[in-house]
Amino acid sequence: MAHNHSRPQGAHRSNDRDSSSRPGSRSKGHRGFRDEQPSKGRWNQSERDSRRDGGAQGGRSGRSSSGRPNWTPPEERNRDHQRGPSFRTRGGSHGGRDHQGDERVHRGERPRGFDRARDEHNGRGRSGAAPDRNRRFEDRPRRDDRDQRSFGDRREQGQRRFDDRAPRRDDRDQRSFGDRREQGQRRFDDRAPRRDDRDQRSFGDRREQGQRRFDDRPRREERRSFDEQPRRDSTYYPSKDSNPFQPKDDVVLERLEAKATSAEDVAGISFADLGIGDSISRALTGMGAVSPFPIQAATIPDVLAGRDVLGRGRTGSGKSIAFGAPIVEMLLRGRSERREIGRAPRALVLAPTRELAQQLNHTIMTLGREVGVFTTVIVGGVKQDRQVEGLRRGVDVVIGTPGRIEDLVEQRKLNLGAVEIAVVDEADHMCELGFLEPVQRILRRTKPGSQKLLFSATLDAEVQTIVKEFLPEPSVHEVAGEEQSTSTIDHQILVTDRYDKDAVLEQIVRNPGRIIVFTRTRAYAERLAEQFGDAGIAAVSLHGDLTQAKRNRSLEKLKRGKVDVLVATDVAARGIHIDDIALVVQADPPDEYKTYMHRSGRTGRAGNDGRVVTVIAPARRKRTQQLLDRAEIEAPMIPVTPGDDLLDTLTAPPAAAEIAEHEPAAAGTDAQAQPTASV
DNA sequence: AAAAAAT
Repeated sequence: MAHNHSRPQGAHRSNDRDSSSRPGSRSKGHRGFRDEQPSKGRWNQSERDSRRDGGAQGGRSGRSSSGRPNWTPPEERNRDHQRGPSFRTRGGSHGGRDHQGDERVHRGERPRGFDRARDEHNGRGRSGAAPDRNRRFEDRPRRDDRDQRSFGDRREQGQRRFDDRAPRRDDRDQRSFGDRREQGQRRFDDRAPRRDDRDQRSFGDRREQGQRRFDDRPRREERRSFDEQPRRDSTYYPSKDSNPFQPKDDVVLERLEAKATSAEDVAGISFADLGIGDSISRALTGMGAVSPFPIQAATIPDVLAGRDVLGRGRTGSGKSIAFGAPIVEMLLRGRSERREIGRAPRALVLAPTRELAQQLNHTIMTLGREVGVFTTVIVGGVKQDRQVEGLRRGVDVVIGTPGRIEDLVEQRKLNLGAVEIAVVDEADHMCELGFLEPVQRILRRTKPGSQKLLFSATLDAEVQTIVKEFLPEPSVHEVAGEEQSTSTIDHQILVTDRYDKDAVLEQIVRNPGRIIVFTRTRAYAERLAEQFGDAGIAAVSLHGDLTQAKRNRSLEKLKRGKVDVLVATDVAARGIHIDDIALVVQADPPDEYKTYMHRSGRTGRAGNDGRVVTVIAPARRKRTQQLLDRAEIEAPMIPVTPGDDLLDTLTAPPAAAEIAEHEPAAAGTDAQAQPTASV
């Protein structure tokens, strides 16, 4: 209701005065501009509701009032899965990171059985010639079909996944890593700096560029020597090509070669089948995870087997449970009789933001308490006393952010020496400059030889530094068919003059429904939230300049429906789950396509439609198109000016015609892709 | 530019 105040326009703003005194601000679209027409007043709740009902979707059901709409743990809502994957998958050839979406599950493309997974690990780089992979760039057909495909093509071809590159054979279950490599499959350490030209490169190309081939030597040795190779880090700024405005970081890195598991592979499987005990299974059911999602079915057995695991799945594909449940199970199995006071934690989970750490703690705590496995959050921004007290009493799992964890370790208040399983969530992000070193130092404090798990929706070669040091023989998993084409998220790029931007944004957030607005800077987030508030739209901000208490409060207000608009920096881009976000607005376009994907992933969850609009200036069109290409997202560029009707219907359900057109296809896809969509 | 410790 906060947002319902409807105030007569213009009555409250000090700049009304300004607008009258300064011609410049009278133009339509100016922030201070106040249209005379009374009709453009704010929608009040009933107006919104009626308008929306007319639209079909029926209101923001679920959310508001109750405070806790059908909450399901963040990433675990199934439905998200449904949507699919992105197209991205660039057929393999791209490096993809792809992902995009983090959240969805994918469709059923042909997955490879997840049991094959195990076999795969056992494989070892073997030597032997590799026919195809030796091809040189010049030799290969300039562009094979895959390079030329457009999104549409891809779709028609039934989504190509990276593994399509290899001959699909029935015996694929027997392939070992080595086999795959020979077929030109990429491994994460094969990564080469890839940029927009990635679609044109083949594996062979890469190798010719000095990348070593894995079959030249045993795998471990290969890894070691690879270090000696000149290699670019993500932070390496290539001198050529770079448009000063082009973020150098936004390079598409190699996708990690992984075993893909699809929904159909896991049909009929239960958590118990995967090795999760009854108590934990019941807890999972209680949180809405009735049966395992693909990423869970794929990684849980390996985690329970003590293997190091790399897991990639869209947000909402169930990654937190994919590592949370087996961690609890493992701790339970290896637990000593008594839970000693002050016992050192045996599991550690690292996350990039405090909010995400808290969310993960909520999930793991819920699973753990059923069986007496205790967790605690160790994050900055709050007094350490309570955290230290918790540690003193003894916990089994520590979940937190790097800074405070390291701080407590140095104070000798936290001993990581007994950590047997360490998880790095949003791993690719945690391997970026600024995060990497603390993460490395922390992991080095864990028990030697301890198990390591890396998860992210955009897991890519950026994690190689960590992998090389801490995950000797990892098993790599991903969910099949997470192509962008199957996403239920609608993307639009709104092109507007810079001077009209704030007015456009204000008009956008007047739409009914929960909206998250992303900005590049804290100051802009703050300013926009204030502007919206001045305009009578209840909005809160979330960024690093706020106290942790305020951050928590803002997030809570949005979750509980106290406000419908959250203006945040990228602190909220990853991992955070909030039900029913109708629209994600990018007030500033992201510099990296991965950021685009993570921000977008805040909506379109749980099988709902979602929309993402990115506001850009005309001059940014080209760069934005490049970013979309990297993400393999198709989005129309629409010129807009304040007052355009389009801006008033961004959270409205799709037009009837559109629904009719999409319904059948969507249903088919879902059925196939989501056997687990139960929940 | 943002995030991540606290003082």
